[in-house]
Amino acid sequence: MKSRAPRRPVTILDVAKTAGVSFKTVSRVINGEPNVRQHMQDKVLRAVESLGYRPNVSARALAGSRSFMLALLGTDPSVGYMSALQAGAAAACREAGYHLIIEHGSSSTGRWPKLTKELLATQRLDGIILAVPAVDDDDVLVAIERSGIPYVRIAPSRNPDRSSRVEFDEERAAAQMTEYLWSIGHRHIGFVRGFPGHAASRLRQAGFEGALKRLGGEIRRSWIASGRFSFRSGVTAAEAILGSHERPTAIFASNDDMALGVISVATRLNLSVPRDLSVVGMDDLPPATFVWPELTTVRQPIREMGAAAVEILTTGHRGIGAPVARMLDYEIMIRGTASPPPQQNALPATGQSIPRRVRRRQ
Amino acid sequence: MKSRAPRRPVTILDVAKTAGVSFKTVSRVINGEPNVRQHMQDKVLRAVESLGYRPNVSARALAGSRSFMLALLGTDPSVGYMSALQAGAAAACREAGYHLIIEHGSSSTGRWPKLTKELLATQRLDGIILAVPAVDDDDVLVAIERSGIPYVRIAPSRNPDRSSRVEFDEERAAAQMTEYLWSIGHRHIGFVRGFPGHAASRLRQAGFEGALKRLGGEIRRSWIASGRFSFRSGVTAAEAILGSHERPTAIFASNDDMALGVISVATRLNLSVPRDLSVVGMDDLPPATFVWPELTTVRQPIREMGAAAVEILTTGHRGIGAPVARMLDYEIMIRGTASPPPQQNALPATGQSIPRRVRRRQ
DNA sequence: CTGAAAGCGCTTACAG
DNA sequence: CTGAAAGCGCTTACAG
Repeated sequence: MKSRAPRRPVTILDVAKTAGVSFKTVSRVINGEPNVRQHMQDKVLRAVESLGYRPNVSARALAGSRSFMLALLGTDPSVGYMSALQAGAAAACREAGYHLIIEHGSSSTGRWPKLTKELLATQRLDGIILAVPAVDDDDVLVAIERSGIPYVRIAPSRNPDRSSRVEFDEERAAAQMTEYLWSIGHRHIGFVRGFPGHAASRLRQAGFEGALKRLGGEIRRSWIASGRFSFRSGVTAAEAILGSHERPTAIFASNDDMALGVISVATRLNLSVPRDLSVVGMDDLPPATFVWPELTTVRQPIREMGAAAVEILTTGHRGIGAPVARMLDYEIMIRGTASPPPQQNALPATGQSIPRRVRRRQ
Repeated sequence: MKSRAPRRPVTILDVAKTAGVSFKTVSRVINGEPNVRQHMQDKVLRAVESLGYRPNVSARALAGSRSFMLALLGTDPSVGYMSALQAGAAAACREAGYHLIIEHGSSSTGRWPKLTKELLATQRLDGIILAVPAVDDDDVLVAIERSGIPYVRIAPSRNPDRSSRVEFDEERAAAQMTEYLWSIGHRHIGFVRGFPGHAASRLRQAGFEGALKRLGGEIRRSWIASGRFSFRSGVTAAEAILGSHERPTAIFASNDDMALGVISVATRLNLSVPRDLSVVGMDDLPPATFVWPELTTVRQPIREMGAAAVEILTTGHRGIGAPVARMLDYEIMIRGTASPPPQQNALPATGQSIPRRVRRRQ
């Protein structure tokens, strides 16, 4: 930089001059419109690069039919969930030249339709990303559909094809965690259910029970307790499960917060984790490191889901047309809260080594 | 609404026609410029109200020198801190017709200057809000100052008058929490320090020690341990404090995450909280409810601080000119993890009632 | 396949 | 104290 004068930002006109084309051609290239010869496109791209051109979002929004503004609506089901979702979405937005408006909202589910309508009235949005609980609120869906704005649901409970969606295979992930516990010797495994009505709750339980059935294990009702994805509900659930005469050697809580509740009860009962009781969770959000040893859990691809939702809304047909579905990876995070059960009352330990990390790609 | 056709949004021209003034006058009123007669102003305001007019942000940004875009830079010092700060800032932004860009960033402190410069280069911002650790990074401050964009620091460590700032009285809050422990009978109180270098760490410790001195209590070095605001560091600190021959009857951890670490160690040592050991924290973020009974702590006005920062940047001189300082309220949240010590080895219980909540306004 | 014209909804100087 | 003109940086039809 030679001058210290406030640089005038480079505009489409500068790019056009440098590339030796009309500014309209530049606009076409920027917007990925068809009907531009390769030759011209190259020239434009080179000029964009050398000038460091970035289109002015305000001008595009004002002139065009797009606002380059996306909204994310939802509330934390687990501590840190929305933060992660948002981090992924925000990064993808910046990449694509979009801005993200965030509506963390209260958990009082009844307010979502009102909030959505207000947002729709005051902001011109190019797309909406829906997470729990808004994702399952029919009034919210209807309001958005009436507005005609494309939207993507994160892990919806019902009507999968009603809109584009992003999810991961909660059932297989839960099944695989169950298989892991089985593989290290557990035959008596308890389970803590999630928030009633959330798709995740149903799917995770189905994964757990399905795996146990396939493996020939026992599903004991007194070892399955209800929770609400909160620490406190994990406490209550653990008290129920560990209060029974016969207790399991492992408990699979269907999220991290509840797993921490289980561990807290175990500790209070003088059960050392994992020596006396293995405890595993699901999510791998910050609370997973709120215990020592750290929690063995399933890493849910939350950031990636946020990014994928943005991609659907900003590329190709931008969420218009046939719904798109994206299924993302998860990962079993083997850490410190699960180990072989105290008495090997099941299979003798095999020579089979336990991988440090079990990965699954799809 | 009579028609189902897509409503054309109401513009400044519509307001002008309805109010019977020129659109320029409307613009003046909207922007709070001087030199508009009360009479005209009323007419305009009435028209704005009845039409539900909302100025088009893109048009304002394009035509004017403002972008109506603010950025918030920082990383969680405690789980949920940035979420709360952001929630407060986002709400205030929406109120004021601004948008908020969030840069949660990694905690790897070295990346902040680069990130800031990139943001400055690609976005035209009207203001920047700095939280830890960016708030104490001199390279970040220099880069922003060079750009001329106004900024507000949240709880800065040094050079208070270098910029506008928002804070709360960490020292008095910590002192008051100490006084509370004293008031219910504790005379042997341990303390866990926060992240080295954060202003909050120093101030909270100063508050603790100052209060104890004023009350004539003993500050025992072996009961003061270092932490880093993380759960894990709380564990280590508690092991040091509770491992000593004589242990305190209460431990004041200078944030919630560390308080949880302390509680976890206490439980492992078969110390019931609060029966055998009282534990209190500071922040009142979501982890405060990750224990049962819930944590007695200081409610830091984090959301309010986010909102206050936005106000400084969007009203009056919009952060330009002499730095502004805002000092916000805190609140002592008396919950379940602190109770009188097991043996009243100090003052006899007085008839003095303990208020459910101690408030302090300033 | 490429370009010249009009306009998006405001604000910024500049007149009066 | 109030208004008419020009322009912000793009996209949208519309020509060729």
